[in-house]
Amino acid sequence: MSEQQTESAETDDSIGEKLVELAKRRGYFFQSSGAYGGVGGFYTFGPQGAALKGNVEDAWRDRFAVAEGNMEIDAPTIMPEPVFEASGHLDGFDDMLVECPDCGESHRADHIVEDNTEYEDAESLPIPEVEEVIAEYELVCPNCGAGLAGQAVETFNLMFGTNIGPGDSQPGYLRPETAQGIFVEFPRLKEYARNQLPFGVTQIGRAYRNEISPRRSIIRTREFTQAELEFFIDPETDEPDLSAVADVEVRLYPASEQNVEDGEEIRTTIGDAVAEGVIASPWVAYFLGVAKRWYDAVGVDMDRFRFRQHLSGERAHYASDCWDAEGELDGNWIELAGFSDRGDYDLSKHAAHSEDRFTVFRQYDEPKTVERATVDPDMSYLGPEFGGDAQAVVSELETLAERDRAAFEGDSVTIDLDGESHELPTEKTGFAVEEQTEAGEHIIPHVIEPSFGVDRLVYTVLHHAYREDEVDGEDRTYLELDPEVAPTFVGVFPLQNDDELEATANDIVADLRDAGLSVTYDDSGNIGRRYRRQDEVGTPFCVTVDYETLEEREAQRASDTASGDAPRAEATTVTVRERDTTAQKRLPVSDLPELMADLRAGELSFGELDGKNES
RNA sequence: GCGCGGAUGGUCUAGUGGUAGGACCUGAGCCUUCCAAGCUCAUGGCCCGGGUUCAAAUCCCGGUCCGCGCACCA
Repeated sequence: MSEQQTESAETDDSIGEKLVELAKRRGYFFQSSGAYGGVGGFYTFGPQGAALKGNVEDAWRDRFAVAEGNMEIDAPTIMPEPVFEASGHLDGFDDMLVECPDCGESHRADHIVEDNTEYEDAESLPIPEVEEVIAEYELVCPNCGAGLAGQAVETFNLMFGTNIGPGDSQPGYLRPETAQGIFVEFPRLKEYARNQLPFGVTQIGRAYRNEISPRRSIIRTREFTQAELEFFIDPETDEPDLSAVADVEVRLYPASEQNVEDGEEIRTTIGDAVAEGVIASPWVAYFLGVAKRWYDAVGVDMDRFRFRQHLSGERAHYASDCWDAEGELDGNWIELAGFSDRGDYDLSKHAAHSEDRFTVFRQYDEPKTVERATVDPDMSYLGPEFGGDAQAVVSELETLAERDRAAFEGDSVTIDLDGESHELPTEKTGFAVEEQTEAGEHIIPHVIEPSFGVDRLVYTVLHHAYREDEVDGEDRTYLELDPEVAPTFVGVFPLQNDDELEATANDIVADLRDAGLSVTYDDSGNIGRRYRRQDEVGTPFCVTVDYETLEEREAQRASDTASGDAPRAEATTVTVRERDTTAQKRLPVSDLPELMADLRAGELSFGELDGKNES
């Protein structure tokens, strides 16, 4: 996670400040446990925020799981220690820091020791010993030269630890990324994919990092939601369908440009970027293209969006290449997602540390015939002859057969066992050279990982949607949220306090809710106040029932009665107001559920509505 | 974890060693035929813990939290 400073942040009341205030007041998000003084780095999403976040997650699921044909899982947030020994998180989680008493700078104690003594793996030393070494060698602060002897060496645990079950016999950790929950289950997941590469597994869930200093409200917290896709490929044969995203235009900020002065972002297309080698991995490029379109659809401002390649020193321990999606907020670029080529790092690690197989069988186009030297030792001979060493002799024979067939040409074979030579008759080894057919081989898939930060995205969507304008000489604040993600979709109001208006409005509320829409009803104060209230939470549309609605209904009933038909109420209309323009149209009540559902799905825009203009 | 600056109703804020006022919001009522109008009433607050003092929201110390910088960021 990195936040880069670009131009100086806007000074007077940044949007961020105003947004945090609005978020608190209107129920988007606020600090948790406020009644107990609050706790750093934890936020609660309020009613609007939870709905918005849920909509964003649904949109992500639609795009990255459903539309891509990937499978979604939901793994535990706590996993036992060996998982993180394998993943490499445990090694790096225990940073030893020592602080200079003079200049206050913090340094990695293990690095200072390694740089200035003959110790090579200071990280594995216990803390008291590191402190002793610092005193013994009179090590000094690399920054100002002050002596560090006597300074306490402290550790930072970036993973939250806990104990599974009673006692402390089984330590566990809250996952620092959702990814491990997928990797650990790979042996079973590959079965569900019928052992066919490529396939992808997604997960939306919480991850935890005990950050030293959480910052900037919801941007950097200790508990956050990730939406991750682990896409497993055969690195030699699988290729993405780049044609689907070749024409997607992107702003790229490659490492090569970041490393030079006056380096510039490149505006190009995914197709060209791959062709010109700017993006090395076609798979990463594919997901960058998909992601760009998706970010645009959920409301990230594409003028404040780019992809930035990680510098080599910036990459995680597992990644061979990584691009971040970044959004600009008040002049700062913040990371919204990372797209890593993790290679076979994770699956290899879990294969080495666990009992399970993390490979997939790759069938050859045609079976290969290979000549293979094998042994089939006569154990009734080896047993009595070598006793407990018999098994070691067998494995020694096996490797020898593969390595050096000539060794079996004579009447006896010589093997090496713990530095001692032993001779045994060739006939007892069962040596043979056979032709075998191989249908394929077991390979460790490579992993392409698009990893999205959901909370940061929610914040960015809100930030980019923040608008201030003037309506009839009055200031107005509104959130120009995309209808697809807006937490409340439509507000329904009676124009005034009037029993009939209210009853009709309530009927409309019920109809719209039946259509699956998120509806709010409001009859307080005057109509303008209610519009502004909905503007501020970003509700795209408001429906107002007025006296014309009631008159139309009376007229309709009268004509129905006169013509002998059963009374109907279908010809009545209401005004529908659009948030962004405050424009109004009169639309038939009976059409509302369908029209509103289409507006929400993005299949229709307000401008296309065929209604009588009111404003 | 360090440094600097902060913390007063839901939100934004004024304020003094004698326990607090405003604006907006919210609720009730009146009024109101489409964009934060007006009138009446009401709810609601000094971050936490110590200390100094007759008296602390105010001064001091510690803590928590927030913002910024440093460091960290799998």
